[in-house]
Amino acid sequence: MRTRVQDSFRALADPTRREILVMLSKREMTIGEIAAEFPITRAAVKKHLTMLEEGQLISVHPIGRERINRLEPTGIKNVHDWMSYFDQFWDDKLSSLQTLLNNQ
Amino acid sequence: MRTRVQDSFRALADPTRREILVMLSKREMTIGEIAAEFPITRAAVKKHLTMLEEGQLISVHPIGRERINRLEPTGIKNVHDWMSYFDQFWDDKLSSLQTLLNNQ
DNA sequence: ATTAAATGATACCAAAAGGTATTATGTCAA
DNA sequence: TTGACATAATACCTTTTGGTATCATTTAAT
Repeated sequence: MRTRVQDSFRALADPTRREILVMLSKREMTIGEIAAEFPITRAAVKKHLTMLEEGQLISVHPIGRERINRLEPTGIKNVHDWMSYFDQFWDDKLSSLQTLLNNQ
Repeated sequence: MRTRVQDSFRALADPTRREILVMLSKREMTIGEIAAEFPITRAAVKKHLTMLEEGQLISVHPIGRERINRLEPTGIKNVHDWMSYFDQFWDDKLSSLQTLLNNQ
């Protein structure tokens, strides 16, 4: 099954891709600029960017011969929404753990 | 690199595992009970549960010959914390999109 | 004490992921 | 127009992942 949520979760499951997202949160970058920051080839970075785009975590904007990669909030919201269901659990559980620790 | 955050993200990247988490949010279950809900073998489910445990998304509690699988908030919090950095972006961006739509 | 039940462990397989190298394509600049 | 530059596309390789089948181990029940 390949839903939008699935593509977003899959894209976030790789540390290099998460690092790229942090970089793009500071400024828009081309593939070449991103690749310069990693010890892997441009081709490998391109694959990561494709997955990030499929997960709606970035959008890509061709300008001339360059392609500007931009952070896109949709994918993060996908994941955020799915996870929000569990907020009640870790909220309750961790706060009661906190209470437990405070009382010792 | 295999950090705790990485293990949590990796565990969430599979749809079967996410479904298991939803099931465990309703009640604690043994491996056998979980496996009965999926068209895959117990061995496959066991592997999923191992990854969920590594990602700190569940905890496992042996009782007699059974193993009770319980939802564990730590892993979800790991992911939540990592993602909270991006809240500013999708918060701003989506709210300005909302504003844009409202003004049309 | 035996047997059945619940799980663990291992070896194996196909497909997906993450990577490389190489070749092709489009675009800017002299 | 002819290079040089930025990216695309393809073929290929290795490791991880998701799955199976099989056998071993522990525990409950008769």
